[in-house]
Amino acid sequence: MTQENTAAIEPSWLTSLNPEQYEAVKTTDGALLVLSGAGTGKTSVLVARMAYILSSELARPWNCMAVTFTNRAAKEMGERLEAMIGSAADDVWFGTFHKICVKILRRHAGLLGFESNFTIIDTDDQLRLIKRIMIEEGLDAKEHPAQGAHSIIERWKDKGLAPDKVSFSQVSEYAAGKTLTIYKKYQDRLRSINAMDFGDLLLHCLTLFTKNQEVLAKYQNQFRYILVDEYQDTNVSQYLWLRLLAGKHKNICCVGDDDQSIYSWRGAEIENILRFEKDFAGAKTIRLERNYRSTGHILGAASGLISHNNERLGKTLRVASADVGDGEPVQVRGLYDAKEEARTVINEIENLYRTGSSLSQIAILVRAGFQMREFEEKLVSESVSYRVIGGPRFYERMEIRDAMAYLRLVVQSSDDLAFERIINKPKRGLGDATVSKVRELAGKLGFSMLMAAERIVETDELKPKPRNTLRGFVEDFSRWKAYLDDIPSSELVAMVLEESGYLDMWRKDKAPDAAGRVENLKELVSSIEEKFESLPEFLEHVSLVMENDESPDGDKITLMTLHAAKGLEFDAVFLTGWEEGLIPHNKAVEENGTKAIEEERRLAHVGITRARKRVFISFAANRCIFGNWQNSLPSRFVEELPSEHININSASGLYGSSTTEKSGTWSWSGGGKWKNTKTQQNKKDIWKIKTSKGEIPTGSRIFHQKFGYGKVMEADGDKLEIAFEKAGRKKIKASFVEKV
DNA sequence: CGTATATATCTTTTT
DNA sequence: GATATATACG
Repeated sequence: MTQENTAAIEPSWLTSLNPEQYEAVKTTDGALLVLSGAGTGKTSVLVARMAYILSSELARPWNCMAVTFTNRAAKEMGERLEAMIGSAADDVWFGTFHKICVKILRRHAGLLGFESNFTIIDTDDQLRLIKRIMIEEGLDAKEHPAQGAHSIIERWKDKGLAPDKVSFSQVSEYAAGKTLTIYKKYQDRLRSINAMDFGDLLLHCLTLFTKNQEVLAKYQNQFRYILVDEYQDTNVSQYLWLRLLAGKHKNICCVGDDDQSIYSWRGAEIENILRFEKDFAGAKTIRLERNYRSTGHILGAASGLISHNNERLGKTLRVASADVGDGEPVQVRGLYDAKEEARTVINEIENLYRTGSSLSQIAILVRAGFQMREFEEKLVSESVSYRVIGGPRFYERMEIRDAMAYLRLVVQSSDDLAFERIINKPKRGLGDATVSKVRELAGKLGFSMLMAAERIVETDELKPKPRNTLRGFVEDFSRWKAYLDDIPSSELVAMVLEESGYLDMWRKDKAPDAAGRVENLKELVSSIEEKFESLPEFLEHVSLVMENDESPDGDKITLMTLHAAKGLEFDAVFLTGWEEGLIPHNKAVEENGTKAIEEERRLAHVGITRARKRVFISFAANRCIFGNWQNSLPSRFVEELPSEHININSASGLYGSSTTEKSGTWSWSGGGKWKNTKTQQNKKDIWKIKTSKGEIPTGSRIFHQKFGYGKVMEADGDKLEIAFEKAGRKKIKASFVEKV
């Protein structure tokens, strides 16, 4: 077969690739690392590679696996592949690590001592359980917060360490050295309630493979080609899992960028990607460095910054096409405080908008969530429409989690966590005393709490009042269970929420957000109606797909954290709060030293490389954090930007910054310094007066953090009745709203 | 058992 | 400054 022949029949998705991309697609045998810098067409390569493998019949669809970190990425890949090769794409194993593990675990749950309908619990439940165990171990919850033990256990799980694998040297001093005991008990308890946490999904899968050779062999034979996205974000567990699965055919292709590794605090090990060539014998590395996204100045600034890192494989982004040019230098601006930063950024955005930019192509990126408030306030007062990515998520809301607990208990009586969560919601008069007695009996009999409750109501253990209430509670559940296979799940859910009194609890609640919660519960019911056949299927979806895929409706600015921005791109990007202590973040540096600085630098690098045409970097001399004012210096990353790619544009004047090209050091002019405590105090007082003073007469237009704009209809002291434009009429304290 | 006040805590958060 | 928990009281 000659080159000409092949070329002649090659489809456009192959011929449109550049030489490196093409090579990455065609190198199908053995281990391959595709080091793909930001904006170098990584997804196209992944999809083209899969399409190539399938269309040249190297393997059947079910012999291929493509594993990602987000459902969004998996979905995009699947859709693009289907567009290329049609319905054959349906049988490829697409999904997140967790999703694929669940698929495997459900088939073999028995081998691990679980039932195949195990529940997947989230952080909230994990903490409850760990806390409970710590109390049983006689540890004071105040002295040893459950979070501490939780994060140690999580890290063990990330490293692929089951309790019996944790070596003595890894046992920390935390919780009086009892963390390993806690870990063991925690795992036992999870098994007894037939539940797994996120870490377990990988950990148990690993155990399954190592203890059952025939199961491992089955999957090793099945997966002839394995594709991994965002390899720099894998943890040890995931790495071991991949190695096992690729053990037979050894065709594993990992795509990633060491310069975009920003999740070490979640257990990701950048070493995995740095070590790739040693881990997989005969591995090949292909670098994608042609950037199709940004201008020369933006790439120059990003490259210059990231070159300060030592722990990296090294690659240099360059503009893919000569037509792009250098564009505008990166704008750097020092401001007085966060208010002025917000004002300046939004002014700049208004300029862009006037010169024809679309708002949807503009993003404001922050390091930490608290920075968002300032921008939101300003955006609202200027009536610029915006959306926040990564805000509070639908399934994490209290009312949704409560509703889910009801459903979990209907599906699985053994779910004690769900039982404890809703036993007294709404208030039934079943408090700690009753719950303890049920829990005690459950422990004694080895029953679930719901089963123990069924028993205890037949005894005189409880006083008549709680006994009867509990009997009603138990009967409710057996009634709902009986309906499980008979009526559509959305109807059952509606029935449970209604009959349990949970919905009524919120309907009667006078709190301003109660109405919204009722709405959310209704939305929950209708989303089940639309999308899901069975209740268990729905429960699994919720635990695995925590994201809310907001449709990008309307022309809006995007506001989000740097972490949330990874993988996205915009024409113009505003990188805010570039101050020492914020980026690099103090807390990160305290915990992890130099390693953290490098990760923070990568975070900054991710931020810059989101932009196609324009980057604005800003920093403020003064910032109010947790209620007190702090003054700070510009981030070291500002100084690390190569001067030929940036343009320092600080307002010359009282509060601006000045820089000397020669020395390259920054200093604040007099007015920017706030060393004097008296001045700080004054500043605070002024702020207080401003917020408490505002008298709001009826008829005025106001703004509320949660409900948006509204009109004051009636005033009763500090309580206002407000007709919101979107959220309806609500009674709100005057201090919660702002006059506009 | 439920409610009202006090106090600690506050980085990021793909699943 | 705002929020979620822990304690004291009714």
